[in-house]
Amino acid sequence: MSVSSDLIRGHIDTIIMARLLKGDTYGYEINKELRLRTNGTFEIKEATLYSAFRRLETSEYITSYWGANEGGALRRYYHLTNIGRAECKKRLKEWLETRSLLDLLLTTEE
Amino acid sequence: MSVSSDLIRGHIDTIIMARLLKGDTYGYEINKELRLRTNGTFEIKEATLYSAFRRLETSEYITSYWGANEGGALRRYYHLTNIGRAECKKRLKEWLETRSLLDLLLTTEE
DNA sequence: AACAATACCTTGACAGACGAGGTATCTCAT
DNA sequence: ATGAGATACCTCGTCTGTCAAGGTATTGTT
Repeated sequence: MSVSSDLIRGHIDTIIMARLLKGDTYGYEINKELRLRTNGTFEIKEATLYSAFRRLETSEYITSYWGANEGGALRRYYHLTNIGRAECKKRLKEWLETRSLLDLLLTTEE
Repeated sequence: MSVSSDLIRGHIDTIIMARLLKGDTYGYEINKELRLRTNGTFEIKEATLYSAFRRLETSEYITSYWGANEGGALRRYYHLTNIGRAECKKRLKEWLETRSLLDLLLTTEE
C-alpha cells in the first residue's frame, strides 16, 4: 500500500465499523472489498485485522458468529451492535475534526 | 485536546517540519503557536515533542543550535535541512493521499 | 523567600500495527 | 492421487510513537 500504516493508525477500527454499518460480513471479505474500492492500493494486514476484531468485540462494539459456507472454509461473521453503531458515528465525527486540524496545520501553513 | 492522539500519530513530525518551513524556531514556541492556531484545542505533549526532535535530527531532517535569549532560559532552535524540506513535501503529499483514502472509506461508505 | 512562567530534558510503560509463522478446507490441473 | 493455489481463520513476539511522571535551570513577580 502507498499509505504508511502510521498515518492510518487508530482508524482501522473505524474503517471496519464503517463497513459493518452496511451489514454483517467476515474478515476476508472486508479486505477483498477494500482492495476493490482502492484499486488494490490498500488492505488491512491480517494480524492487524484480527487484533482489531478482538478489540472491538471486547469493547462490545461488535459480536461474531460462525456462518456456514457450503463448499468452503468456515467463516466468522461480524455484526455491529447498537453501542458499536453509536461509537462508529462518534468516530466518524472525530475523523472530520482530525481532518480539519491536519488541514489547518499542514496545508495552510505558509 | 479534543482530537485523540492515535488519530494524529505519525503526523507529529510533519506538523513540526511544516512549521519549520516558515523559519527556525524552538520547542516551546511551536506549542505556543499551535495553541494559538487551534484556539487552545491542540498542542504536542512535551515528551512527544522532544522525542520527535531527536528522531528528526537523527534522520538529518533538522539541525539544532543553542540560541541566546536575553533575560530568559536558554533556547534550542531547530532548522530544517534541505533533505528535511524534501521529506516534508513528500509527507504533505502523503497526507493528501491518506485523507483521500479515509474519506473514501469512512465518509462515502453507505 | 516563594511562586509562576519559560524552557529544556529523560525514563519507563502502553497500545496498535505487523512480520512470520501456523491450521484447515476446497478446487483445479497435472 | 497429488500438489498448488485460493479461501479463511488464528497467535506470538517485536517494533515504534505517544505520553505520564518525573526532573533541571533561569527570570520576573509578589
